[in-house]
Amino acid sequence: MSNKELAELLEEIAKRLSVEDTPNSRFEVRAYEKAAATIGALAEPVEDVYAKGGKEALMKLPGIGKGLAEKIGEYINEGSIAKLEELRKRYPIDMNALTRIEGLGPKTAVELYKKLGVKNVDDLKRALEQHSVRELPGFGERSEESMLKGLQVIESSGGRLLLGDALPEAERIVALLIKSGLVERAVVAGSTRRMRETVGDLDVLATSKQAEKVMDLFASIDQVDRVIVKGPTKTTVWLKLGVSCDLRVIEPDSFGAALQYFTGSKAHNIQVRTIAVKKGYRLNEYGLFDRSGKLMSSKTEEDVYAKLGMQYVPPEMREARGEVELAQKGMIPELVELSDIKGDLHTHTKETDGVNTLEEMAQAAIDTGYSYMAVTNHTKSLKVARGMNEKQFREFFARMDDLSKKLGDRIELLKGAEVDILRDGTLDLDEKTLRGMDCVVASVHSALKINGKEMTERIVKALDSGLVHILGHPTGRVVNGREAYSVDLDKVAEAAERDGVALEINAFPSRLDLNDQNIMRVSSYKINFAIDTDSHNTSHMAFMRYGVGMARRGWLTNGRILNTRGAKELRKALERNRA
DNA sequence: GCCGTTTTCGGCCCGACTGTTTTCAGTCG
Repeated sequence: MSNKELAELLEEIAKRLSVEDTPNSRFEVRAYEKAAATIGALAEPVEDVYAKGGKEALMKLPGIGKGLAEKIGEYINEGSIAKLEELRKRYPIDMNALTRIEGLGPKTAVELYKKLGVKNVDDLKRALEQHSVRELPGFGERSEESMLKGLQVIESSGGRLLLGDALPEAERIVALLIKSGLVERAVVAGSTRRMRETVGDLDVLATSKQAEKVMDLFASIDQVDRVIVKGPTKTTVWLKLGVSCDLRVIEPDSFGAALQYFTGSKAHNIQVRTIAVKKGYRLNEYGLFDRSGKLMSSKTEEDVYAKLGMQYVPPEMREARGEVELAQKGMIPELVELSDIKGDLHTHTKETDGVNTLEEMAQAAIDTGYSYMAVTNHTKSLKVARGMNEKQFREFFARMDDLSKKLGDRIELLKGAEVDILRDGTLDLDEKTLRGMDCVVASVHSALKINGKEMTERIVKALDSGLVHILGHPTGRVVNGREAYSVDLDKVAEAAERDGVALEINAFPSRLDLNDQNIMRVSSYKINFAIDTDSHNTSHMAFMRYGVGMARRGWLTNGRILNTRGAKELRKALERNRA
């Protein structure tokens, strides 16, 4: 059982309740939705929370009271929730699958079941093909067409876009809008601005006095596959890239309120707007208004938050994970920034599976403005990457010395390796070779499917060797691909604290490992983090911003990040770790 | 079903767009 599974069940209850027309149901729906969001965003497995503190611990979570704590306990103990089973009996339909179709909500799903006996996506497909949906009262040809398109989308894409694909695409669209001269400002908003690891759709916000012209332009750009909805201030298109993109155009004076609104998250905005309501105000995308409807603030996000008695909340923190309370108390941490990063501690060259030469990588690091770069090629066991043995490392390091002499003080090159943690927890190079290195990243690349206890002991043993500086991609997950290997992160963090090992925040877009949830889970340990790109060619060095985004989503300050330190201080930290 | 510098009862975020309909419910973010 995972938090995600439980969150989906709670969402299903919400959807099924929303069909009921009892006076209280819409608020009950919100309660279940909120609880689902809380569980979905929880860093620690909810089972662990329950095992440690029982229902009382669950009730400390936002939006979870007595009733929901009991239902969560019921699910953990029994594997099912009676209330959900009851609701499922009323309408035996695959609610979550059906409502994944754009434009089809719980009420429509139930209507289709009552009138046509549609229970699942296959039934719906058949009904649409037989044109029986369009005959129903309240439905028509357009509804049929829209559902068919929704079905296609589900079948063709399914997955969410990686941040590393979403952000550049959104930035290209913003650039096109600005180039047109029709807009005054255009910015990326939504989950892309919040730097979520994956993005379900893109959001772009623009200010202009010629909204309709902007909409026409947007609907006609190359990236667009087709237009989904088009109104005077809001247009949604389906991009060839395989996601939808919303463009909202607003008056320049509303920019701050609108940006706050369209950045989200939904849960964060609900909390912020609730604060507004308590003060007798009203907050929407046009501004913050007082009781009499007088505009109080709208031009900048900072001002909107300030008028609500809050500190500015960085976009990456806006996930309703406690940041609203911190902002009210003026305790928002000063998050690490991309400009704080002084170097990269995990890179590869063509000697193993990289593309570029040592010289090219060094030049790219210089061009990025770094003070240092660790070159950390793979080790001999990793045959697919042509991993290097002890002798090959010695020869490579001699070349690094030559290059270092040539480069002088333009950059400091650190000798390193990404050494494999073998199945038994030993490292894939001899101790002498590892001791001779400036920066040892240790990673698991093989036997990923062993059980959690074995994997945890394996990693802990590697850290306890005293030879490791950084644990590379600590959970091994691949975004939209491979699940994390089974490992007890608390035990790993304990070992990292004991051994002075930094945990990596791997910035490679398909890794982002640790991710924000795991960062939050382990950040209470006295450990440092290293934000590394794992670059296999020079263009990968630009991935650093995604790693910084993850760190910011995990609320980290630059003091916790190893590679925000200058070269001298970094070297000291790396040496101390091996003392 | 949750929650409390209005409250242990009575509130609970807000607006755009669509389709099918003559005034709005459903969906979305």
